[in-house]
Amino acid sequence: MPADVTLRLEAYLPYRLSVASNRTSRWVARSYEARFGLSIWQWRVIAVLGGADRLTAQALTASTAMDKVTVSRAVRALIERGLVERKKHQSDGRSALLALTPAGRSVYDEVAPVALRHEAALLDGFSPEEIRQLTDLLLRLEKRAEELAED
Amino acid sequence: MPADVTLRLEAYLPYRLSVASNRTSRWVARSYEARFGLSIWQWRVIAVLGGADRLTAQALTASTAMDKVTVSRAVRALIERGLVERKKHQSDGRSALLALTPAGRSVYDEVAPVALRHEAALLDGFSPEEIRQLTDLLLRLEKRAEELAED
DNA sequence: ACAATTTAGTTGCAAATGTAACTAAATTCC
DNA sequence: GGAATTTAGTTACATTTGCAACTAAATTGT
Repeated sequence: MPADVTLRLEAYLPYRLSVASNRTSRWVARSYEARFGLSIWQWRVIAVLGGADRLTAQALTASTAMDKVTVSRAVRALIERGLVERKKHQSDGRSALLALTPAGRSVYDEVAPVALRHEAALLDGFSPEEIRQLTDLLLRLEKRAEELAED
Repeated sequence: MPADVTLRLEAYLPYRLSVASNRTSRWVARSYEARFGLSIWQWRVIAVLGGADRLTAQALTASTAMDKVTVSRAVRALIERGLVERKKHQSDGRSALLALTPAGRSVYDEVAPVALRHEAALLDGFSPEEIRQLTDLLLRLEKRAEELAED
């Protein structure tokens, strides 16, 4: 059976998705690394903590789509740099509450606009409707992939 | 400046893209690994070689969006498994021509339909028009990210 | 024609990653 | 109320990755 007639890598969706994602995250990652010395994961943690008050690591893993080991490592590095602080959680001795320190907050205030400019630069040339569609399609795809992975 | 008002990670496009891509490629990768013992990169090389006659590693890097080190490693593993063969390139002593062996061809014939089923499963629930849009939007995004990375 | 540069591909090494095993606290369920 | 299980988070280890340095062949420029 001539499978090569129907399978073309360049039109294969998981491939396109991977290329698009790798290119954009590499670009974005380099910028965070160069300007702020932050890895993508550290940046994600900061982004979420910046919009919340204090969260457990567990809550961070849920809202960053990172796994708990990755969160743990990112948080440790951020604590070492003095950008995040850890406070005892009084009702649960296993977990601690995490929050930005003032230094962390000021990094956040500096990084967030840069992040938004990145996004704007990337989406320059896309109409609002297209952006809406893209986001929607990606969300549906994520959900689908998650369902499929369960089996 | 209250950056937290405007930056929400869950609506941040590079993040959505990364989550969507990681979920789908993780799912797909596990399947290739489990069924055929192929990494994503090995599979890409096979996919491209399956649709071509014989290519240099250079041509492979161009059409798989992998870098030359990754291609080199994938090709080496495939040669060791007897799925790919390397022939002298008579006009250029630096590079060699790569092609699927019969064994490689038969793996290709087996994997390609699985890959297409994966894609179909993933895209179940998407209309043809949506699929077209998604592919188009991803391609534009890739191109944009590449341009931006150059500076 | 030959020195300098570019291109193809590989190798080595440091850093990042994923997985599994682990500790400790909380919860469940007799 | 106490054993068994689940949950939070960290650590250890093996694998993968990414980058820079390298070899060797081809190309360029003089």
